[in-house]
Amino acid sequence: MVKQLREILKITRQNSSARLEDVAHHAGVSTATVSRVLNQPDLVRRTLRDRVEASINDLGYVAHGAARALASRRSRIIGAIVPTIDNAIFSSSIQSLQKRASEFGYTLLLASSDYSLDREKKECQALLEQNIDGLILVGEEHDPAVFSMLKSKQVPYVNIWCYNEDSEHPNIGFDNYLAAKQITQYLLDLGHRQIAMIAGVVTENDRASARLNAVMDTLNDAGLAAENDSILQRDYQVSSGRDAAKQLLKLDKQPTAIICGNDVLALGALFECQAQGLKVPSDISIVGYDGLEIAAQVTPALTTVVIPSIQMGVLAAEFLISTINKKPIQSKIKLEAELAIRETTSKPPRTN
Amino acid sequence: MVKQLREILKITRQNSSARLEDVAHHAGVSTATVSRVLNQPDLVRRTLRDRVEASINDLGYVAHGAARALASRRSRIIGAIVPTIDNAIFSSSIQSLQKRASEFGYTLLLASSDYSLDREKKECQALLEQNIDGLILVGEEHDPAVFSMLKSKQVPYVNIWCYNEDSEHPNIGFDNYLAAKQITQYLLDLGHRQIAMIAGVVTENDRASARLNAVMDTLNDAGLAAENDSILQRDYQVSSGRDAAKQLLKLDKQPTAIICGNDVLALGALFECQAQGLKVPSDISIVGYDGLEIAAQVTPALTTVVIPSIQMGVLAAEFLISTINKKPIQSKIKLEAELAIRETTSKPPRTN
DNA sequence: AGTTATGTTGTAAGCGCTTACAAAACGCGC
DNA sequence: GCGCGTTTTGTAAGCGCTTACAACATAACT
Repeated sequence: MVKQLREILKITRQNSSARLEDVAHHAGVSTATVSRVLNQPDLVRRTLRDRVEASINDLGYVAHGAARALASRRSRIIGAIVPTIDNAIFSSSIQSLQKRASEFGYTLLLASSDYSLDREKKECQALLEQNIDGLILVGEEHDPAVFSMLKSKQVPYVNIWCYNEDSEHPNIGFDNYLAAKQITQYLLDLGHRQIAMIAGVVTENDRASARLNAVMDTLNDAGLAAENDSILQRDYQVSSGRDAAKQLLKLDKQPTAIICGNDVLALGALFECQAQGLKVPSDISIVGYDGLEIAAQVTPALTTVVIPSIQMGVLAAEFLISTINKKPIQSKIKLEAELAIRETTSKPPRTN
Repeated sequence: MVKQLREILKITRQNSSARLEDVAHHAGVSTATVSRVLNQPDLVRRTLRDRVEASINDLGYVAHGAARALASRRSRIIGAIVPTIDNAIFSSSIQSLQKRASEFGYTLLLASSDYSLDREKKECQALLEQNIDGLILVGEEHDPAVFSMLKSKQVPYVNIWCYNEDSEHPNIGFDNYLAAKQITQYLLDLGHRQIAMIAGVVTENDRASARLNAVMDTLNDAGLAAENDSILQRDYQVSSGRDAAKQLLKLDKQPTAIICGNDVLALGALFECQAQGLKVPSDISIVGYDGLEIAAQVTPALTTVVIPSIQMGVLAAEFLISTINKKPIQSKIKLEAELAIRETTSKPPRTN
C-alpha cells in the first residue's frame, strides 16, 4: 500500500527518479519485458524493444545497481587493492584495469593497503561487503583470511605483479626475482665489483623482497659478500633515494654501481649523484626497476627493468570478467620484464 | 517456500555465506536486532549485543551491501571521476581521498574520463547506476547532463581542482589562473622577455586553459606579444615535454624561459635542455606547475607551483560525507597554490 | 487443419537487508 | 501492586530489480 501511495503522490515525487516499473507503465509492458530489454534485448521483439527504449529515454531511467545486484547476484563491480595508488607504476596499471573493465560494463572499486597485510584484509572485507564480482590483489603474499573470505563468498580473484606457476592462486605477472638477477648480472659483466643496493621496504612486500634477494644471491654467487652498509632499504620516494645515495657515497669503499629496487629510488640516486657533481655513468652506474615513462626520458636515460604494468591491468580485468562469466580461461599468465639498457650504466671507472 | 527449502538444505549450501537471518537464528534473536547491532548498537542491550556479535564472528558474517543499499537507500560508496588515474598529481589526490573515505567506512568507485566530457558523462551514469552516495569531479566544466543526472538522483557532488566563488556548484580547490599569473610575473620580474610556454592540452580542460590564459594575459599586460610558435600544447608525458622543448630551442628567437603547464612537461623540458648541454638556469629558466615530489628532488630542483592535491582529496571526502549525512558544511573552499622558487629559474643570460 | 516447436510476453516470488510500528519488558513513584 | 513512561525487542512490509514458470502467439511441420 505504500507503493500505491507513491503512485497517488506521483506528481509530488517527481524528484525521486524513475524506477523500472515506471518505465514499464510508460511503455505499456510488464517489468519483466523492460528488464529483458536491458539485459537480454534479443529476447524482445523489435517493435516492443524500441518502444521500451524510448520510454527509458523519456523518463531518463537509470538502473538501480543495488536492486539489480540483489536480484541477479552480481554487482558488475570489480575490486582492486593496491599497496598505494600514489605510485606511478601502480597507477598506470590501475588506469588500464579501469579502462578495460569499463569497456565490459564493470566499474572499479579501489582500495589501498599501505603495504600492510592487515589493512589489506580489512579493505578486502569492505570490498566484499560491497558485493564485488571479482578482486585484484598485488603480490602473492596475503593474509590467509583474505583467501578464505574470498572462497566462502565464491568471489574470483587474481594476484598480479607476480608469477608463480606452482601457486594455488591465479596469478598474472612476471618473475621479480629473475629480472633482478639479470640486471645484477649485467652489472657484474660490465666489471663492477663494488655494488650497492637501495631496496624498497621489504616488510610484507614479496616483490621488494624478491628483488632484494635476487641481488644478494647474485652477488654471493659471484663471490662478492654483500656488506651490510651497502644494502639500504628505503620507502617509495625520490627524496629517500637521494638520501640513501648520499649515505652510500660517504662509504669508505664507494660503490661503482647502485642497484635500486624501483625507478623512483633510482631517480633519487641519480639526482643525488648529479647534485654532488658525479658523472653518471662514468663515475658511477645506476639501475632502476619498473620502467616508468620518466626513466626513459631523464638525462641520462635510466637503465632499468621494464615491467608490463599496463598489460597486467588489462589481463587481470579480462581474466576476472571471463571467470565471472564462467568462461574458462588460463589462470596463470607469465609476462616478461625486460632489461632496458640505457645511459646510466657503463664499465666501472678505472681509478678503482 | 524457496526459503524453506534453503533451510532444509542448509547442510548442502555451506558455501553460500551466512545471511543476517542466519546470524539471527544462531543468536536466537530477530533479524531486526542483528541489524541494529550492526547499525545502531546503542539501541541494543549489552548482553544481547555481545551475543549477536559472537554469532557474527562464529558465522563469519559479512554484510550484503547491495541488500543494505536497497533497503536503506545509501550505498556507502562514493564515486570519483578523474581525467586519468595515471598521472601522479591526480593519483596522490585519489590516494588521500580513498584513505579518508575509508576511515568513514566508505569505499571509492573510481572512473576516468580521459579528458573527454563525453566519456565523463558516461562514466557518471555508470557510477550513478551503482548508487553512489556522492561524486567527486575534477574541474568546473562538465556536460550539463552530468549535473542534471546528479540533481535528479539527488546525489551530492563537488568539483575539485578549481575554486570559483560564484559557481552554482560546490567546489574545493585553488585558483589555477592566479598562480599561473604569479609565476609568469616572477619570470618577468627576473628580467625575462623571451618567454615560451609548453601548455597542457586545453581541449575540454578548464585547468589547463586557465593556466595558459593566465600566462598569455600576463605576457600581454607586460607588452610582450606572445608569438604563436612559442606557445605549444602537449599531452601529459615527459617525452612530450622533451619534444616541445626541442622545438622551442630551434626557434630563431630562443626563449630564455619556458613556462610549463605541469611538472611532467617541465621535467621533460629540463631533461631536453640537459641533453643538449644547456645549463639550467643560467642558459635558460624552466618552471613547472603541480608540485610533484620529484620536482623538488630533481637536479636542479624545479621551480614550480605547489598545488594542494592531498588536501583536496581529503576535504572532498569530508565534504561529501558530511553532506550525505545532512550535516551542513561549507560548500566552497579556497586553498592556496604556492610558488616554490627553486633552482631552475634565474635572471636571463646576459648574451641576450 | 491439427500438432508441435519456437518465440514472445506476463505473473509473481524472491534477493538480504532496514525500519516503521507494535509489542513486550522494565523501572519508578505512589 | 498498579499505572505510566522508557527502553528493548520483534513483526512484517517493503527497497527495485531479475528470472523461473506459465501463458499465449506464431511459425513450421505433417
